[in-house]
Amino acid sequence: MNTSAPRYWLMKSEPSECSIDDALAAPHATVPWTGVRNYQARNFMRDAMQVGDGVLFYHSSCPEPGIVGIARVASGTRPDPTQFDPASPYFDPKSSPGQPRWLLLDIQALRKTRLIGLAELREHAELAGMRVLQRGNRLSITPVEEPEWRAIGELAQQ
DNA sequence: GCCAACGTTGGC
DNA sequence: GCCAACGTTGGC
Repeated sequence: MNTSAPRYWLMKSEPSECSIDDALAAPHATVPWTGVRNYQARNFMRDAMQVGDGVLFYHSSCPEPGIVGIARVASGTRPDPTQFDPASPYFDPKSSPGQPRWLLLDIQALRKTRLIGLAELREHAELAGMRVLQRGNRLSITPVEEPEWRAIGELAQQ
């Protein structure tokens, strides 16, 4: 086993699709992380993410983007069924059940935090390397370093 | 393999 | 709604 694999992740969700409240209200507070249509993000799920990894739950494309909760990876990957559904906005005509392109895994919400917005995250030098703070960043799943994870855990309690 | 055109993301 | 940045597509 690769002990240097990332153990922490930041995952973006549009609150109009699945907010932290939606996730907490789901059975077992667990939701299938559907709709990832980016190869790099898919590969993180497939190759690096493991059950139990910590997740920063991030609200994007909304009035107050930022970290809103803590979650954990709750399953390995399986094909994302929405890729096969012509009625889904995530339908991918180039995919097929025999050769699925897109994967999902389950995410279990653990708790809400106070909203830690982008401006606040940028105030902290130890977070300056976070992918979500880089200009032009669009990846919906990004690795988080342990010092970043710890610093955000402390911020969340303030 | 190059690269222009296009579609999407996502903060503001 | 704007628009910069990025990923994907497809002609050549």
